[in-house]
Amino acid sequence: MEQKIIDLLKRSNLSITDSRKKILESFFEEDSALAHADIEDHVGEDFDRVTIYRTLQTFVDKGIIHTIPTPDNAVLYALCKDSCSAGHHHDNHVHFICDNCNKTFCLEHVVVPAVDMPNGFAASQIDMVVSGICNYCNATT
Amino acid sequence: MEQKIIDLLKRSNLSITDSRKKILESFFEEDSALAHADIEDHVGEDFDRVTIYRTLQTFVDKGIIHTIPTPDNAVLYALCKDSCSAGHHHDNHVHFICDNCNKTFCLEHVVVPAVDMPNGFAASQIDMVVSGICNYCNATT
DNA sequence: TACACTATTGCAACTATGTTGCAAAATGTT
DNA sequence: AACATTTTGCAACATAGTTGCAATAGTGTA
Repeated sequence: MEQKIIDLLKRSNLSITDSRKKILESFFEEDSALAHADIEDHVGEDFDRVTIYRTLQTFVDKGIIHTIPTPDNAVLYALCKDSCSAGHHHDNHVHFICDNCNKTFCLEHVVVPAVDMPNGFAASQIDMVVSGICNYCNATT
Repeated sequence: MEQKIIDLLKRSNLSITDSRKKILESFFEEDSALAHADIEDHVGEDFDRVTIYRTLQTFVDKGIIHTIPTPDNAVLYALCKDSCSAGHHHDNHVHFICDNCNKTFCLEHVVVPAVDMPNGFAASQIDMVVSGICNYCNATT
């Protein structure tokens, strides 16, 4: 884990710092998307709010994580898969928010379907957020 | 216009107040979606920030307007069409954000396409936000 | 139209969220 | 180890949104 994180940081041309390691750790430990507050909870008192903001921004810039738009306008972050790199962001999968456990997941294998745009409109990016009940909640209730 | 607004308020079982009339007016005058700040600009100093927040919330509850999730997590509001009513919200159309003029539109006639969900996931609501260049900007540039 | 009842508004204070500048500390490089 | 460069923490600020409560305005009834 430690080594995986260090490698990822090196690959992204980022220096290895405690906060970056700890924050990345949060993402590897949770497979759902995280809000800024979740990360603050995870890293505890160890780092300043500002550091977390800046670190997340850095990760987004480097293509390590991506943001997820949610219907209630909370900012969520999730790990990008290998196909993402700085500048080139392949984020064409569907995001899923569970109404029961409130977790948000990247459905990596569900590609956003095409839509017919009206005349004159040119689409460059499509975000699709589905809400409902996730597989874990469906299995346990 | 005045009468149309009054009728709409009556139909929604809301009392007719100056702020509600003025705020609804903003929506009828702009055919794109509005942010809280846009509305504050439009109604000027006439009403308190808090009143605007509460009025928008009331309108959402009554199905007069709906919120639009945006990738940059700003809250936008737009008029609902007639098919929406309190509780029963038919908001299955695609939203479009223009990267050029930054306006957001409801593409009333573009229905959100179906997606195949992975096993175990049950979808109840789908939000689709497309960004690109709108018909007006494409025509003038 | 005047009255009473209810709903709405404005104010003040508060919480949460996010940003900026700058000095101190940690990192990477030689 | 020593230096140049990044990163961090602090303080202060900016914006967004919420809550309680008293004052005001709107609505139905006589």
